[in-house]
Amino acid sequence: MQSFGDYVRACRERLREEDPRFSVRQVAHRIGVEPSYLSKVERGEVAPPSETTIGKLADELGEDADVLLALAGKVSSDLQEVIRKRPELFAALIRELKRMPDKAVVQLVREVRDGNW
Amino acid sequence: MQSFGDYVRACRERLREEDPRFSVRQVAHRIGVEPSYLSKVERGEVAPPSETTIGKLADELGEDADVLLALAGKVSSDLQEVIRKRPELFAALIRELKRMPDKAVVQLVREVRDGNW
DNA sequence: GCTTTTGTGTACTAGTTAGTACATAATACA
DNA sequence: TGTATTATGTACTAACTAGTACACAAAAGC
Repeated sequence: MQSFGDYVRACRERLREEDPRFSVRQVAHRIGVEPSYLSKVERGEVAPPSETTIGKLADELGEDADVLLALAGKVSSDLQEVIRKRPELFAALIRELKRMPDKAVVQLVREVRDGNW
Repeated sequence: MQSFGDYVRACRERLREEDPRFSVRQVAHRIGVEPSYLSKVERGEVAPPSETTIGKLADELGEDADVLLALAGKVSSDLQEVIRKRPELFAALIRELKRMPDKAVVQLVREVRDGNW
């Protein structure tokens, strides 16, 4: 599967085709990190950044922060908070979701979103 | 809400009423940590242990590891893996779940478990 | 052609995590 | 009553996280 770094680099390069302000250096400067660090992150030389930095990066690139966080193997603290509030319930939900086939999860999400479950 | 430490201590003390082998010392020894460390964990003097140690503790106390992990403010790497595989879908599901009232979540979990959604 | 901007290599680090090691005082038990 | 076991206080730490700081060679732009 696509790594965090590859995904970020692809997004940034795509934006750069229309706007030269999306260089490693300038994006790094806008999100508040060193250019060499962002370069290493994009090439997967170091682990993905902190949740805070991923948030700024998502914002800057116009991407969904939850998607970037997931690619980084993290779960947003928002979600962690939701889970932490009802441990047993989520333990049950998680166990079911782990067993469910892909198609079932897709359908579940859709139905929850549409409110017809 | 009940903290991780309080919960663990309550579980352990309950077991201890019927079996003196559930002292801080002996439990600590069986899960492979120092007694002083487990003591501090139970009293909330230090942050909850690593996922690995929480797993052993759950096992030892006959508790659900996902519940203990949730109380520790963590999400199991199992769940993280599930989420990482379908980032956008889970982003959507999470956003809905954040808005749902308690009763709705309870019902959703039950219906998912029973397979009638 | 030269100045500016670029991406990346190398070297370093403050703060955090997840504990250990040992001492000591209270408690249980035989 | 003495010995064993207990919980906890104090002091320390290896490894990891999430970066910084700066130098340098290549490429772009005017």
